[in-house]
Amino acid sequence: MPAKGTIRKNTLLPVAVKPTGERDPDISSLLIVLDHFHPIGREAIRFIKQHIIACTVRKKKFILKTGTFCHYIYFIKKGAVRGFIKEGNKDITTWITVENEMVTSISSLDIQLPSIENMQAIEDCELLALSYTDLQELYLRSPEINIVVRKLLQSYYGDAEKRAFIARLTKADHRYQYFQEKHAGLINRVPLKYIASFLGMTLETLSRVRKKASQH
Amino acid sequence: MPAKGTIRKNTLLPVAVKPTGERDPDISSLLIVLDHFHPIGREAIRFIKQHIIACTVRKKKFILKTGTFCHYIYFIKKGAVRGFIKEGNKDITTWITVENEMVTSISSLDIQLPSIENMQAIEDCELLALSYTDLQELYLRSPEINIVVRKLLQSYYGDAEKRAFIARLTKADHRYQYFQEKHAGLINRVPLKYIASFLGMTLETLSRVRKKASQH
DNA sequence: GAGTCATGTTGATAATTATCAAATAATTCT
DNA sequence: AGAATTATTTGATAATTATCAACATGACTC
Repeated sequence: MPAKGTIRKNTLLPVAVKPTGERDPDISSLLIVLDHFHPIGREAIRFIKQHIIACTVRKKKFILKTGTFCHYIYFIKKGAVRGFIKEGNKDITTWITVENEMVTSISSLDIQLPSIENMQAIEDCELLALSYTDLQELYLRSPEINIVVRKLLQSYYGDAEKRAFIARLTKADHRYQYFQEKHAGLINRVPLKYIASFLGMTLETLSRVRKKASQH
Repeated sequence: MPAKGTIRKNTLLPVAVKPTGERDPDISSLLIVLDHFHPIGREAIRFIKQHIIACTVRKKKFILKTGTFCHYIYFIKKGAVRGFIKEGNKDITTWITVENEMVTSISSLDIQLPSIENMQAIEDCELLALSYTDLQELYLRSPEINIVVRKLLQSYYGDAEKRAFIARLTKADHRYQYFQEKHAGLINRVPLKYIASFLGMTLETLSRVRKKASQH
């Protein structure tokens, strides 16, 4: 147990996000994804390798809570994460993200604002975390990272638009049908309660919609 | 009338988007907005002045249609624009944007993909259009533009997230209340049918929700 | 391996919202 | 100004979905 006054490393990581302590974590999947958006230089790769922190989070644990600050951008190496906001006594799941994608609180990226949303692991996860401080440094050292992130944001903006669209479909069965088409991989993986919440309907309604869809 | 074979300038602009022909349009409002995200160099400003096209669009005319390609990024100097997708015989309005903001089809920005959404003027508008070709050139000449656009996208991504959230509120009156808080300026400006569509409810439901809200 | 907890299904009923129809009000056009 | 659109409101009814309750199922714990 650390003595009083001991400084914990990576102190800005939420308690549920546990650094593995690996010195040289495997970041190949991250590099493949980034490179797909825009080529990255050796210098940037070296910097990322040096500063990225491999972590694990257990299922159901929080990666970010409403009202707190997000200090990291995370790459999901393995597992699944959801974002949600509390509305009264129920959750509104705004996104569900799986391996090989990035998650963070956009509102925290440049100007540090407290997050309005929660981020929760919905499976045991392996994450790679890069602090915003290191990211800012990286922008300065390797300006091509601005291009990478610009393209990444373009892509994520498109995803957010799709989420905004699907939620505006007025009928529950249309929303589920659209979800089936666009997120086939999630259907037999993510608990239905999260999918129901993502689709703006109750678990019961989703259950009935699914039954009807399977019968026909 | 142009003779057969005459080449129309700015030929990629949709027909409803009419260049004014101004040689030196006032782009001060655009520069203020860009600068608010990140300082821009003199060279970039000169380039923008030289290549930007001042245009007008009449109310109800289309700036982009589903399935076509978007070749420009537009800054709204004056007026209001909405984005919407056809779903069966009804529109789903996914965003409403007014002066001093940018609009484009994000999916077209780098890789040219046909747009899934329509963009329509909901008031007579004055626009400033920069072609993607010129924007690509600008990225190369003035790399700080990558930073500007990155920050701009961060901000717009945050907006898209909010739109995805509001649409998931299960009750119509909650959605309207939230809209009132966040988009007060639009309520006495934009026709209710677009607001209803944006809020994922019928015009009649919105009318009743408004009545109830005003009574209490 | 029994018990507990989380997940998912089904049914009955109530609340919400969409649809259809008609009437007003406001705006645009000529 | 008057006609023609367009926008908004209101009412009656039908369709959809939420809520509450009970039950089934599977996973995880001790």
